[in-house]
Amino acid sequence: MARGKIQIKRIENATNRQVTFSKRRNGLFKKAQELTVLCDAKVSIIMCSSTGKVQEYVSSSTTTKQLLDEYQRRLKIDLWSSQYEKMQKNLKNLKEVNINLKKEIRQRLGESLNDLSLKKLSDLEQDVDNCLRIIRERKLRAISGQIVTHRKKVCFMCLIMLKTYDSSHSFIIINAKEEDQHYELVDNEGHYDSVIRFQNGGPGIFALRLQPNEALSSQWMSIHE
Amino acid sequence: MARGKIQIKRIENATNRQVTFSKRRNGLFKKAQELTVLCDAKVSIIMCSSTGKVQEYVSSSTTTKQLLDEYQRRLKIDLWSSQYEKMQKNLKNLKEVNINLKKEIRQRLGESLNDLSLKKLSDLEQDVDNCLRIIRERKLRAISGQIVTHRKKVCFMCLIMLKTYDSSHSFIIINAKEEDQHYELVDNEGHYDSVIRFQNGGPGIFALRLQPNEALSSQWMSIHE
DNA sequence: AACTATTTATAAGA
DNA sequence: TTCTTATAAATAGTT
Repeated sequence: MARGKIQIKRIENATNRQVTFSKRRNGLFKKAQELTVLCDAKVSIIMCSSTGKVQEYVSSSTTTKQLLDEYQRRLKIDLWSSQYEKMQKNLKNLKEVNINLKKEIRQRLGESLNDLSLKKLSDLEQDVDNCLRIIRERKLRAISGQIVTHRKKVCFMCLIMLKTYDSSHSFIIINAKEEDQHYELVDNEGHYDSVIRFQNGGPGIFALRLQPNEALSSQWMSIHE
Repeated sequence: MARGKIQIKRIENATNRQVTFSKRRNGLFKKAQELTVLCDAKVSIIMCSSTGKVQEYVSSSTTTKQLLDEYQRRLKIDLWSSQYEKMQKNLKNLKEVNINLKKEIRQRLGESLNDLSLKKLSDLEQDVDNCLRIIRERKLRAISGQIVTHRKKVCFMCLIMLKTYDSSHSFIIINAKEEDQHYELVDNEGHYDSVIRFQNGGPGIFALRLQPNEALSSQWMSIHE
């Protein structure tokens, strides 16, 4: 527009283009500013140059966000509704996953078993059973405070040898099979003291105390007790 | 700028202001267009006049939304995050809950137990043990094909009475305490046949078969077998 | 909306 | 990048 007319087409010389961009950007912003003041208008200009730089102008009476909000409000459009929808979809998915996870937990808590097939029930049982062993093994390790390097399960029920039955004392004296490496831990109603004693106390002599009246008891105890 | 210089301040005459707005808006859009072509840039102009009308220009190579998205991306800002804050919070919460649920499941699978205290480990054990009982009970019901209306746990270990020890047959013959309503199911290594027989076969006479050599066995069997 | 005198923007050069 | 300046373009006030 000076020192010669130019064609409005891409400036091939990169330096020239950059210089022109800079000059005209300033001109545009100045014009926008004048328009803002003269006409009491609100203007937002956002531009990305070919080099990727971002420049913006916004009338001093407002902000880019405010103006864009007003723009969308007045035109009754929502440029980001799709984003919003995506988010909602995401939310919905997460909720579903959540419900399924909770269901799985409930099933592992023994609830909501009604809709399981016998096969699934069996699988779940195996699974939970296995888990219980792992937890107990871990607990044993925690209790004994030592790292047991090989798998060691203590089985009271299955690997005992009946030694003596002393009815007068209501004791069954049993002897854990010491030489067997494959111990199995059977449900002991949470009374692990005896287990500890077994591990520490050596030769695995235990007694089942029978109640005087009923000759019945669920309590295992060490013979050393 | 022609026929006399003007002060850059609000034009008080409404008509004048509107005319100037119109002229300068066109000028601004033309400049934006020239900038777009000459400098290979992307420009978005949004303006709201004082009368509330909305006008916009956007370079033909893009859209207002695209350019605004790029603008936010490049400046690493999110103008509308506050709008979706609740949703994002929700999303974040759900994700956290999900992670915790998954962790709980892993722990119930016997994984990720390292960070649990002994107390928590014990609680978890109790919990999983209880669950196993419930599942097994449910499985029993499913197998027998009948709905057991009251809670019924069968305890072999804890409520047995030693009747006879027949060493020649390697059998311990035991008698389940029939009158006791509170049965307890002890880990039976998955051999439920005997349990079923117990339920069907009546008077709860069982035997622990001892292996000939070792006088040891993990297998419970009905005396009717 | 068109005209045009004048101001403003800016292309090319330094 | 900034300054200069001749010239193109924009536009204020008028019609």
